[in-house]
Amino acid sequence: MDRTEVDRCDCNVIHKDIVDAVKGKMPSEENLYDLAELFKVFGDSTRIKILWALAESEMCVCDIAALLNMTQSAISHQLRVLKQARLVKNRKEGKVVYYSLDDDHVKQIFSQGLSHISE
Amino acid sequence: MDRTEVDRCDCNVIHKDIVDAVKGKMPSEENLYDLAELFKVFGDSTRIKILWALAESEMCVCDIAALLNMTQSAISHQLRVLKQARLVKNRKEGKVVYYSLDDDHVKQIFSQGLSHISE
DNA sequence: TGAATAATTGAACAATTGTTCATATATTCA
DNA sequence: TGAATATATGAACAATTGTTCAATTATTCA
Repeated sequence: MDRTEVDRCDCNVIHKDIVDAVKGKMPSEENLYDLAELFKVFGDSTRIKILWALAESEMCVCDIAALLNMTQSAISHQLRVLKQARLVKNRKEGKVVYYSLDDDHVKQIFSQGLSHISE
Repeated sequence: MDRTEVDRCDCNVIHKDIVDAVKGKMPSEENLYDLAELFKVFGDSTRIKILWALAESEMCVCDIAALLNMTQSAISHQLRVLKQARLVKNRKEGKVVYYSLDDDHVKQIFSQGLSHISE
């Protein structure tokens, strides 16, 4: 590891080569941060439900609100988060805004997650 | 949708069949909650870094701390979270506790996440 | 135009989270 | 045994988060 950092225990000396090798293989700080930000979006059951619903069918805001038995406002706030993460897209038809999935990976990420849970 | 719930806009009437169909296909409330809890664990860059490091090599607590330039305590707290989520396991060798990945899906979930980010 | 509808937005609030600090536990070895 | 080391833990703190409420915007249609 960098000589600018303090060795905090003997392991750091003994395992120096292993730690150095791992450090060399780690993705960039930025990529790891973005990855965490993405999973943070999946880490809320309201958003998970919205994504799951949209995986079945395009829906408007008030339909999602009715489906999840929550307020339109709460759903709208969460749809904003999902859109910023480029996980959903929308189209406007008169007063009504229809949302749908904007990513092929969502279903696959869900599938891996479910596999882990049901182990 | 349930007649016990209030229709909050005309869409709920117009789209009734679609919403009903989606409702019928949704996984259980419990599964969706567990899925969100799992992704919540992935939704922190410290934990992402730890998982990524362990995907390369088994490591002890103080090595991870040195690698990420964080305190031993902070790492230990996060390893606890990861262990509760059954994402890492550990073995003790004297004073030293070695942690490693405990799940085959981690790398695949990462891979899907990265695909989305680099779109 | 003006009332009604669908959606968005911003502020506020409680609840949750990640780190730090101090302390406790477990193990080695002189 | 007692000092040193590696890890774990609990309390406390600031920071972040999700929902609610009230108000605003955009659109339809009578």
